Formats: sequence, C-alpha cells, structure tokens
Amino acid sequence: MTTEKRRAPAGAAVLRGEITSAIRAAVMQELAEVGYGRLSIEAVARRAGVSKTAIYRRWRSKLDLVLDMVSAAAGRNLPLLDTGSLLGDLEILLHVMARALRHRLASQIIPDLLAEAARNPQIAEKLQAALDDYQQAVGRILIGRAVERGELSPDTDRRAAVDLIVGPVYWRMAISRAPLDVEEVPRLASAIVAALRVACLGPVRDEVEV
Amino acid sequence: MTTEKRRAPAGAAVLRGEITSAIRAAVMQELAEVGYGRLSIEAVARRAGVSKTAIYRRWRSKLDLVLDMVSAAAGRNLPLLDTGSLLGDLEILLHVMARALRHRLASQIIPDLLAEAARNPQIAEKLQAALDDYQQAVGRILIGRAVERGELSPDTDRRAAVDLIVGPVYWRMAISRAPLDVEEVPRLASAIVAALRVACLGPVRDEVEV
DNA sequence: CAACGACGGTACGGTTGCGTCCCGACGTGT
DNA sequence: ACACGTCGGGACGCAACCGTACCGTCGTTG
Repeated sequence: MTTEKRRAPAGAAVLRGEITSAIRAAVMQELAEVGYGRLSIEAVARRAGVSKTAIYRRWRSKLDLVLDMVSAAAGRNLPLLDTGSLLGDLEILLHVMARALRHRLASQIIPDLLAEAARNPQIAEKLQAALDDYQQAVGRILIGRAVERGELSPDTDRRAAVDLIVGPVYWRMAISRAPLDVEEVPRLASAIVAALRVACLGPVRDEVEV
Repeated sequence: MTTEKRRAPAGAAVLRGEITSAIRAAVMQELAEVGYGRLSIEAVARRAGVSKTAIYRRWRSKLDLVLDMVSAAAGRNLPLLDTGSLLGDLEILLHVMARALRHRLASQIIPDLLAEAARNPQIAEKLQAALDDYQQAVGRILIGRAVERGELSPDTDRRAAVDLIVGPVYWRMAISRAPLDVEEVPRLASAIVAALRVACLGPVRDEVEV
C-alpha cells in the first residue's frame, strides 16, 4: 500500500515515550477525579503538561484513549499461587483484591468505568472481556484446584462461585467504601468456603420441586 | 422576615405537578442514558418538553435536582416480611433486590451515582445515608430476627453479614450484568446462610493465633 | 553536513451547555 | 370583572471543549 521508499521515521520524528507516559498518568488522575463522562482531552493535556496534538497523534479519540488504557491495565493477569487449600487460596485472592481496591485511583476508576460500560457498547465489550478473563481465571484456578483436591463438588457452578467470592469484597470496598481490615480476611474467607460448599450443587437442574 | 401581607400564590401562579413529574421522569431517563457526569439541564428540559426555566424554578442546580431525586427514591424503605426462618427471609430479600436491579433504569443509575459519590461529597453524603439506612435495615431485621430465633450467634458482625448478603447479587446483576434466574435464588440463599453461620464469630477478637 | 519529516505547541471556528433576564399568558381571590 | 403575580418559553452572554490546521523545532539518516 504505502510506498516502501519512505525511510523509517527517525531523530526528533519519533514519539517520545516520556510524553506518552505523562499522558497515561494524567488520564488516570483525570479519570479518577471527574470520571469518564467528563473526561476532557484538554484537561488531560493540561495536567500532563503536554499539547492536545500530542494526544491526538497517539489516539484517535477519547474513547480510543480509554479503551487502550483498559486493555493495558487488564492485560496483566493475576498469578494465583497454590497454597494447597481452598481456604488459603481464597485468603490470598481476597488480599490481592483488597490491596488493589485500597488504591484511590483504582477504587474510583473501576466503578466509574463499570457504570459507563452500562451505556457504552465499546467500553462494555473491552471491560466485559477483561472481566470474563478475570472471572474465568478465578473460577478455573481457585475452583478448579479445589475440585481436584476434592474440596468442592465437580459440578460447582463457576459463575455463582465467583459471585460469592468477589461480590462481598467489591461491595465492601468499592460501594460501601468501608475499610476492610486485614484481620477480617480470614473470617471472610472461611465464610465464603462454607458458602461454596453449599453452592456446589452445580447448575440448577430440573429436579427442583414445586 | 417576609411581609405577611402578600397573599398566597394562586391561579396560574402555582407549580404544575404534571410538569414536575415530567421533569423527574426525564431526569431518570437522562441519568440512565448519559450518567450524572454528562447530565445537562438542557437535555432534561428537551426530553421533558419543558423550558429550562421550569427546572430552575424548582431546583437551584443540577446537583440539587439529583440530590432531591435520590432522597425521594431512598425514602421508601423496604418492608421485609417475616417468613419465620433466616433462609426464607433471605430469599425474599434476594428476590426484591433482583427485581429492582432487573430494571434498566435502576441498574444503570445506581452504579453511576455510586461511582459519582466517590468524588462528589454531597452525593456521597446523601447516598451513604441511604445506603446506611438500607444496610442497617437489612442487618437489624434479617440478622436481628435470625439471632432472636437462635439461628445466628448474637455477636454476628452486622457489616460483614450485609456484605455477604448484598455483595453477590449486586456483583452479578450490576457489575457482571448477567441475569439471575429465579431458580438460582434458593441455592444462593442457602449458600449465604452457610456463610453467615461461619461468619457469626462476631467482631474479630484478639484470640487470633499466629 | 544537509535535508528530511514527524514532532510539540499555538490559534482557530464551531458546538454545547450554563445560568439569567424579559416577555406574554393565565387562573384565582377580591 | 379586574388586578395580581407567578407561570412557561425564548433569547442572550459567557465559558469550556472538540478536532484541525499551521508553524517552527530537532535528531537521525544518507
């Protein structure tokens, strides 16, 4: 398509990584402060100490910019180490989640983007993909291991299990916005284990009586 | 302060309730579609088929408007009838929550306002008050009854209990945005009961071993 | 060492929304 | 029947932001 006689950009004609980073950081800050709805390119540029053009050269629009950030943030998967028991694995996961949600940026940006996803198909798609990855990872690793160990029934409903695991922590920290002390984690973990044991009846079958 | 010689407004010089309702409805629609961040008085007026002045006469600003709506919506408390068992009470509550979150308006507006609350003190205050009311109601009624019946330990941690009850449903419907079939509710309820039994060790005491 | 070419920054027109002011319309109380 | 006084509606000035076009700068490549 393009003429291959053009030589590769070089010298000053190349994106400066430091500026890209500055923009990324500014977007996070701005996203936390005003949310996606009111995120403005001008404000990002101001905060980053950069011109608007610098932003438009890298991303086509505000949506592109945020989608890229989401992809980058969602890319890093959580390596859940095997502690040998469902309870131990759960405690680790809860600690990781709590640690992440304790950061001001995360606890403001995540709910904001999730709310935005409810009305923006593009964000919803990207975010749902990331969320599904996360949930599947939790389901496969945590629940999968527990099933292998015989701690849970093989036909445990993964989706319901993830709800029981992730829901309480998210509600507490991102919605209720009450701190979750580290001392509370073990108790919460054991409560969830109890719930999972009961919920392991698997997908609802038609044997339900009326 | 004001001269009491002024006679009360009458005739056409009085707020028309139908218009007030139209505005309220339009705000809900608009809030669901673009969120609080991008909520504009002009758009509300357009959608309601009403002039901007009509809105400014009733509320001083956009914030006032939304705060008023929140108060109105949060005002109605949930009457949880007593089924005689924690499991039964829980199923009722879960059904009520699921029913509420199934509405498109609710499932879009609630997460949006909760996210906005993270950065707007005024909204946070109003919303936290409503949320606290809700959580205390759940805690007092559901947990309280269960304790009286002897189903739960008296020193059950109310806050942790509410997290375990509300978290999973909210995560499933408002975040994960996956449907919650009615057939799943009983299983979820029994799982939560199991969790509550374990979590009823009460506030963490210093007896924790290392 | 010279020329290339994309870089970052400024300036611009167009659009949108805010909050206010003024106008004619209208229905109740005197 | 009249006068009162608030109503809803349209218009205005102001501010912020979008996305683009243009400008001088600068480092590498040949």
